Amino acid sequence: MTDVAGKNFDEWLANADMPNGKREILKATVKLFAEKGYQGTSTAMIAREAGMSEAAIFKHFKTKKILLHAILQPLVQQLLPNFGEQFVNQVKEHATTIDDLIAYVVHDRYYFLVNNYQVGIILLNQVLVDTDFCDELKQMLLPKLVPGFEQIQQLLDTTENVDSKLVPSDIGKLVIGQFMTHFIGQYKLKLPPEDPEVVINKITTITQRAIRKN
Amino acid sequence: MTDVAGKNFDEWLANADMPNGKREILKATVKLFAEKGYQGTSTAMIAREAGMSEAAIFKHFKTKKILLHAILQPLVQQLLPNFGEQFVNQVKEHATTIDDLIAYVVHDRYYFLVNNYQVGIILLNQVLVDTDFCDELKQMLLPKLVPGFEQIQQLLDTTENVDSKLVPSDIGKLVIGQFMTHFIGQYKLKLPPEDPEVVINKITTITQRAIRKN
DNA sequence: CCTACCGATCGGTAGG
DNA sequence: CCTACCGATCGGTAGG
Repeated sequence: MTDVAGKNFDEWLANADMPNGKREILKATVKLFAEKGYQGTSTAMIAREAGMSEAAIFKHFKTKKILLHAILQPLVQQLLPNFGEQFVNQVKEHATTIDDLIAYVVHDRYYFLVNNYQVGIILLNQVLVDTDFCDELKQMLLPKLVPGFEQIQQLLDTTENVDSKLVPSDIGKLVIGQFMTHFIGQYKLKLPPEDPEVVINKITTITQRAIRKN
Repeated sequence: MTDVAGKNFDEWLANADMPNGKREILKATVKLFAEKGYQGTSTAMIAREAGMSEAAIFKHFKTKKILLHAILQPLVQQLLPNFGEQFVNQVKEHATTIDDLIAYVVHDRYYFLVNNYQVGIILLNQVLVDTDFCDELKQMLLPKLVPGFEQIQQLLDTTENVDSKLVPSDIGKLVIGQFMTHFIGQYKLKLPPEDPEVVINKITTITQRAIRKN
């Protein structure tokens, strides 16, 4: 449980092979998209935030939409799949229990979202307002989720006292839902800050108890 | 458990005392805001959807922002507080157990969101992109939630085998999170339709088990 | 003088 | 990386 969350967006950005100007544009864009949304951000705002002209932005990114995809691509195509492999290996190699797996995933994804909450907010926002993006996202993520779900199902099948009505996607939705309310509460509604380890512990135990039969 | 969800937006709209044109504008606006977001919807789109001119819209609503508030106001100011009173009365009068309360609230709010999911999506969207709206929302909702939370805390204190680390807001976040993943999955990601009673049952039992001590 | 609306166009700004 | 612009569309308003 030492490898927390793998790569994050800032790290990916710092190490990516690109001109510094392009990097600054992406940094400014992530900040503004997460704060005001894609539609609520103008290229003029991005230019001001990045300290350059609008023309300089369109030099690197032909359209605003391409800029959006450049931000979401590393999240959707690299970071989630990396997790998928880690995840399957974690199950296969260590033959952990379902409770250990839940503890690992919650811990791992919590710190992943702490490091990538801006891009996560942008993703959620886009899901809410862009039908085409939803379709693309489904086509990209669903195949990647299948192996993980199969592993979870096997673990559920070989565990005592499991609620047989629950399928892996239910557990996924449960964890994602708790992350959404937590991070929206913290970063958007500015609710009183909570201690990370306490939050991780609560989400973990809640999820572990949720799968048990009465 | 017969009174499902009280008023919904369509019902409120149909019975509200206003010119028919104004009603049509609100109906069209809710549809488009829920589909494309506030920023992604132009007054021209609303006019086309409502079958009238843009000037007719501005006759009734001076600005697009006022149109947004006219939609969210009944949700935030009337519908949630109605629930708050119902909720406290449910606890006080019937002296229900915490499990009964969870079952009632999940059932009630599920059908509430089925009837009001469009306005709910608009609200969530606005939380993600509008900082000022978040502040207003907090100031309006937090005071309304306090009595309900106090009732829950009392029930938790007088119930056996309760996880003492959990506070009422944790339970609220847990339920809201499950609703968010469910309704976003159904209406935005277009995941395979699920049977309402099965979903209600899953969310209810998960929440009931989540509050128990190990 | 009211309502419910229209066709046309305003000053500014969007993405490019 | 800049100045100087474009076709179009934005939210909002004019007279009737």
